[in-house]
Amino acid sequence: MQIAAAETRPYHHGDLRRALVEAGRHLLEAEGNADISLRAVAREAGVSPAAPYHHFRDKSELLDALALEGWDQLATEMRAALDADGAGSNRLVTMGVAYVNFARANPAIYRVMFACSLNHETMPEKLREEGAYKLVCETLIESGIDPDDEIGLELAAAAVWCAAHGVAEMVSLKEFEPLRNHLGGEDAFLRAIFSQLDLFRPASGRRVA
Amino acid sequence: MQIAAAETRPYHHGDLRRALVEAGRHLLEAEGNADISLRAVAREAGVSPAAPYHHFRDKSELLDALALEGWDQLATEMRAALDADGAGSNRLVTMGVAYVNFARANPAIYRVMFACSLNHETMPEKLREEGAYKLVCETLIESGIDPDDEIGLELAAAAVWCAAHGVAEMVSLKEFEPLRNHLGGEDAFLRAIFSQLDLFRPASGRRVA
DNA sequence: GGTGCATCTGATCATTGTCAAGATTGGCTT
DNA sequence: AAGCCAATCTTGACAATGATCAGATGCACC
Repeated sequence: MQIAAAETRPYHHGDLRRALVEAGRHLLEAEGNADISLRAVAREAGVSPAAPYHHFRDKSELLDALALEGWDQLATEMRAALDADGAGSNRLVTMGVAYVNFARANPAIYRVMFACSLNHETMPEKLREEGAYKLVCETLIESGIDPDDEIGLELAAAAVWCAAHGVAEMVSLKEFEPLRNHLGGEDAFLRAIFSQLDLFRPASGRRVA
Repeated sequence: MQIAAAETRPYHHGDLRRALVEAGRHLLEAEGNADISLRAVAREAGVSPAAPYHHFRDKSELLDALALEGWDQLATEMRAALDADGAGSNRLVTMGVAYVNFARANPAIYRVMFACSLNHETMPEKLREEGAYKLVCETLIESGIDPDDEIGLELAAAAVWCAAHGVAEMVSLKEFEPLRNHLGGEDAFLRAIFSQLDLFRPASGRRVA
């Protein structure tokens, strides 16, 4: 299974850090489990169990790197969904569905993303500058939220993100089979759920409290 | 630190199963960490590391027991919040705030509750019969959802639960300090978030899709 | 060509989940 | 009341893991 068991395997791996991150993502995707073992990652990369410690202080630092890639990919997929979106549909819902679909497609990575942000307050801050959070704000403004009301925007973004995260986790934990079947497929089910939430509906006068 | 280091400690502990569960809850509450070690639980209960295996097949089965107690406590607190609720306020919001407050007050237990339900589909089923889910449905009906529309009710309950769970996790992971300060405290912040979601508002004609 | 230093290995330690054997004892049979 | 059975608990062990440390190795720079 060693993905990087290169031909002659020189003593100094070219870019072990990168190789470790890719091996980690490989393992996360292969077995849906988020409980990656550092030694397993090293094994997959074809190095000794102690090698990673020259590139990451901790196991959690490796997970952080994996999480960052996940956040990037999530933002990319959300943007793609918005770009491919027809003009008629509710863009907030489209974005929410893309968010949840990412979590469903990459459950282990999604879990790592949140398990890591738990320890590091800095990473969500970076998210705020560029990436998914920015996308959420833009789409909120575009759908009628007053861009000058900073508090209102922040509150709305928080609510939207909370809802999306909740749906993502619940949907990957519970079955919801009756609903899914009755509504005809995954996307319809997700759209229905999101449509229950006011922020995902066409704008109408909103209040902060 | 041994809580159950009783006086003479007879060879046969009276009810070790119960003692283990309480030791586990003790540990979960003490250190906010959900990564409880089975051996630590045994240590806290004053027995050998292998003793728990006569009462639980697995470590995960011990966690399941802890999770079940958590679900019970959650339902109790939600019910208490509803009972103590003034007539004027939005009862759905009150319930949601109680839900999130439980998660904030017992982060480790809350995490165990969801980590376990991941492996055992049976537990959520029991939840559906009695407990928090039932409470949600009742409050939804009482707040205007058509009780005869089974699908609509189920969908609404799913949406409410997803939102509450999302808020609970996000709020215990991120800071939200500006919002919290600006809105004046934790409860006001939570009520504001929930008020952004349509289902937590006074009923008006709702649609399923 | 030689040397410094980042990189990698091997060995090692503490901890963990889990299991197989034995010790202990409460309770049922007669 | 004597004795045995089975449930309970302990001891000891094994493999795997996260982490550290002393050396081996070899790239880059002088």
